[in-house]
Amino acid sequence: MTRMNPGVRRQTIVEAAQAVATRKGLSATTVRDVAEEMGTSSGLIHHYFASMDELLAVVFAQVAQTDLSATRERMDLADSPTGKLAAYFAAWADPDNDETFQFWLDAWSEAGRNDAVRERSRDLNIEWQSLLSEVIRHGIETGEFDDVDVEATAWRALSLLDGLSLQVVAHPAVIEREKAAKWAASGIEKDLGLSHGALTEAIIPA
Amino acid sequence: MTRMNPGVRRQTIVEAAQAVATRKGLSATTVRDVAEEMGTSSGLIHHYFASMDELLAVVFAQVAQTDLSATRERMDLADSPTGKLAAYFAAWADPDNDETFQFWLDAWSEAGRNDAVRERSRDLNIEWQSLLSEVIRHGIETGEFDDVDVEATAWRALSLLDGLSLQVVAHPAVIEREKAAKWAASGIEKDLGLSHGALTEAIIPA
DNA sequence: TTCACTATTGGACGTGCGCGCAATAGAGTT
DNA sequence: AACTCTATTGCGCGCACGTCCAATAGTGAA
Repeated sequence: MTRMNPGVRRQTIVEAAQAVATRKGLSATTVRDVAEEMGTSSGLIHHYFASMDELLAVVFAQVAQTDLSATRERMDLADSPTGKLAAYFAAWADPDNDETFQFWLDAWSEAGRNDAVRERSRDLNIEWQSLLSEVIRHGIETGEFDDVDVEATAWRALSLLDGLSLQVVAHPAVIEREKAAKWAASGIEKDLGLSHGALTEAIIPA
Repeated sequence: MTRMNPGVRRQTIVEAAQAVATRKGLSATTVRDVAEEMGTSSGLIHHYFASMDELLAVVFAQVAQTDLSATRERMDLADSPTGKLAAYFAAWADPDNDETFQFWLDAWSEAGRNDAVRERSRDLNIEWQSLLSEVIRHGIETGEFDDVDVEATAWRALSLLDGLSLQVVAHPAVIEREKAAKWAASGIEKDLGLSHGALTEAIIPA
């Protein structure tokens, strides 16, 4: 196959692995799968990654980090806490996230047995919760939100969204996507003392 | 090894497989693992189960069904909707459930790629949600709960509990168990218009 | 054009997997 | 005590896995 410079090839491998893992699951992704996806030999992969575990860890980290960064950027476009929260919510509700969420399901399952995955998953979850905590704290300061328990409310919102995504992604057609979004919005609005629709009307274009 | 009658041996195999799967995860459980756990030869397993997939499906079904039945029984001990909901909540909060919940994490991860697992997981999730729907509907009739959207509130409660369990089980020490329980109770009480503490004070002994 | 460097190849190696099967042994019946 | 039935054994088969390594081939510098 065409010879590439190391940086490009490394990223090519990660992307090929991501594509395979999206189809088959992280733990079921093999060296030979990734090589075939790239159209190269399998030996090449170990020229860039010491082990398959290392490659899969990089794939998960990159997928999750990309998602988190994208959400941060959408939130930055809004000024008010309500607007930022609506941006967070809109990013969550985006159907494009289903593939990413499958990675989360895989990670949570693996976390019980794989130390590296557990730490990465845990740290990223905490970052997501912090994102919510900050905006909630800010909203309380401006008076847009009720004076709620910040930590509790942030974990509740994150857990509610995770739990609903789980149903939508793992069991398609059990809950229609629009209903899940509506129910999530109502719950979070109520928890923060926002008026009905506050979270879905203050939409920031993607 | 000692010769057993078929019914007993079959159940022995399922229990051994469950023990292994609890340690290593459903998808990482092998024929040889289960045989070693029982102290028998590996060939024996295929005398009772046509394939390893079939055995693992039975294990998951049994674990999940046992959990659901136990919760139903605890709820039946209470009379009022609030009492039943408190029983449901207490069953959820029981630390013994952590092992079972790991099976759920495995199942949700597998559901995306394995049709049999997805269907079983989906059906059981719907049963859990129905359990909540019934008690909420009943509570609205008696006037104990606000006149909420039953379907929405039941899915929100289930998702909130799943999302919080996920953090407790997959990332130990990120959320203390007691806090998760407190936050879950507050959220559900608020959603149903119950007074603070209604869900945790009406405790039915296990 | 030559040369050094290294990206890439392709297959070998050992391991562990699900599964199948002929041989063995224990329990119940006659 | 002889016999039948089948629970149980223990190993072999083919396959897929991660890893490794000597051989090959492109590319940029001299």
